[in-house]
Amino acid sequence: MLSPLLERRISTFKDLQQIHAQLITTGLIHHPPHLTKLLSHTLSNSLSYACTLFKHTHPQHYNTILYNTIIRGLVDHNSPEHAILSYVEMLLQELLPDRFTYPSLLKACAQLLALNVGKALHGQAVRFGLDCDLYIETTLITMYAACGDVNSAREVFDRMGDQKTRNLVVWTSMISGYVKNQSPREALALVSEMERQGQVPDEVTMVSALSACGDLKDLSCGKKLHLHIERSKMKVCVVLGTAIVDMYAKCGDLKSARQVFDAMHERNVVAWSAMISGYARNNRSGEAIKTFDKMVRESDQKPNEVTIMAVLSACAQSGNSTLGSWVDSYIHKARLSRTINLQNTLMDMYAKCGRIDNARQIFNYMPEKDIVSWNTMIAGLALHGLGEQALALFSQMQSQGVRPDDITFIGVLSACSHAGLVEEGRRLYADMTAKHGIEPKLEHYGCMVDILSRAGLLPEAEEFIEAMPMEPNGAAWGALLSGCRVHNNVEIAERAAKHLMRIEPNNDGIYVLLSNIFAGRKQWEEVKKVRILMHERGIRKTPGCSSVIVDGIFHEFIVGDHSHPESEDVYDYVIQRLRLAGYVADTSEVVLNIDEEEKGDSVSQHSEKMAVCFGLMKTKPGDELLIMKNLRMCGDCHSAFKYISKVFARVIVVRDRSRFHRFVDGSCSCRDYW
DNA sequence: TTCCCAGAAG
Repeated sequence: MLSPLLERRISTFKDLQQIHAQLITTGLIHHPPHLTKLLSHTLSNSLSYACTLFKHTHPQHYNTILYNTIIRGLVDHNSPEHAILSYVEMLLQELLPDRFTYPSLLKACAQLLALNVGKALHGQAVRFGLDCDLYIETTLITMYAACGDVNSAREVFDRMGDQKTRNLVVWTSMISGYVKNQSPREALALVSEMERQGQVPDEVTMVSALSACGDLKDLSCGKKLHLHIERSKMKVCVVLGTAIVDMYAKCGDLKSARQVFDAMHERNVVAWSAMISGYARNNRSGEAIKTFDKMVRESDQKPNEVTIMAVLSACAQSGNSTLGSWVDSYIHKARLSRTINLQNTLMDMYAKCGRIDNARQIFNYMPEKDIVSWNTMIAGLALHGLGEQALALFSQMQSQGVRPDDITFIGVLSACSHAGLVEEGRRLYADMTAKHGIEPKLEHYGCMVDILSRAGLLPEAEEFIEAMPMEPNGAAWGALLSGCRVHNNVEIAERAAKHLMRIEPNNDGIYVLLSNIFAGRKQWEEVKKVRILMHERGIRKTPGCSSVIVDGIFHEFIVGDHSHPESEDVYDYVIQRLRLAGYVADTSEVVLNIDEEEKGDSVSQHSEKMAVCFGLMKTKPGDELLIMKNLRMCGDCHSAFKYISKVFARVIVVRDRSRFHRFVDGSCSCRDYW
């Protein structure tokens, strides 16, 4: 019989202290079951108090059950190291572990990703004859899978089969193990297998199965599972609901994801984060930001690091530095810890929002940097055409003993390409394999083709593609085709376009580029052929779309957009001023009209021109303008922007599809090399 | 005592 003292409801720390004192005065504290019960009550309230209580227990009262209790408590309170240490202490006291000891210990190993400790514990469990315990076997599977050794997990699972002891939880552990180890196909195969063997998956199994469908982007499989969940009337708790939302989002079906999200009875921070990052991942930054706004305003859930990273990536995508800075200050206010990941994401956001100086500041002040920090900063500088700075950082990184990886080289090579550093690019490319032992991937080949093509070394670029050891992708041929546009090479362009049309038949950009190349040479018949081909294949040109931020608010302009009539008057005025300064419209890039209705496709109505005029009109003289464009800037707009920066004495920053242009006093940071 | 949801650089 336990003391009635311990049957009382304990709800405060004070209750615990009182009971502890009473157990001492009554001497019941020396009775191990009382002590154990008190310890487990204490653990659910305060870990440190429980540890104190444990330490002050007289050694003669220590027993296996007491140790099991403290070990389990430590694991539940995320102190796996202390749990393992307590176990060692237990062995030193010559107390033997039992079948309740190992599940907690194995869980601790899973948390620590300590495969070797886990293996040692497995060995001990075998020696103690405990390895055939269902709970221990289940946690062995979980531990091995968490530590990345899915084969050992499977061995444990398979051995259990011989004894016909696999229950639902065991199946689920193995399925989730596959999902955690990027083996979604094996996970789904095991779900089918368990059903064949007469086990019925439950809510927990479904969570892992949905996650596997998301990883595979297998919408039809995911839908089947969702239907099964509805038909079998499973209870859709937050976790299962979030798993469904996440599955739809990963499969790109944001509409279904949102429907499920809206129908959830309860939404925690994970559910919100899944919805927000789902939008962000699918390039729906506007909706990601709206959802974040709703979370902050309408829910009682506080954004955490994951939420913040998702919303920052949405800010980066849309160039929304206003919200980005707000989030930056939110991190301060909410006292979120500035982890390396979080700072890397902030840095990326600032770089992609045109605020490279802010990015650099974060980078410089980071107390600790990882490879991602260096890569992000190098890529950011590359994006801004600051090739020399990017290469300087690359040297600095190596002198600090940080080994570059394959992504670092994508950054430095793209820095060379944006800054026209051909020889440096060649040298880096050669060093990558020779000195750093990194085999070039598709992305690196793409960068090299880009470097050579932009520099006008088109035959060499073409040979480079032909010599690739793998099938070249669209990016490689696309870089060559863009180079052909800049350097007016029809022959190579036609070959590149042919390959591109095979690889990316629905990419409208190919047709537009090719047509521009023909137009540049006044080969109107060929332009017409491209137009017809495009029409036949049902491909429509993506409309140019630009936005300008005025007082923190986004204003969007689509090519030929007349929704801001006042900016048209300003437009005429601006062009007049530019003409006086010597600007002549360059119409060589006649963009093909798919049908005659699309009259908006003349250079004069390009979205970036309309956006800049709106910006000039709505901001104070001298204010810097930031313009974001979904496509690449055309030559005429580039030239017009140079004039505008001089005539109106404005700094204009443009983020186009591939990089930043900074126009100051009649010239551009890209030095007309883009 | 065992199983489950969100996550960065290209």
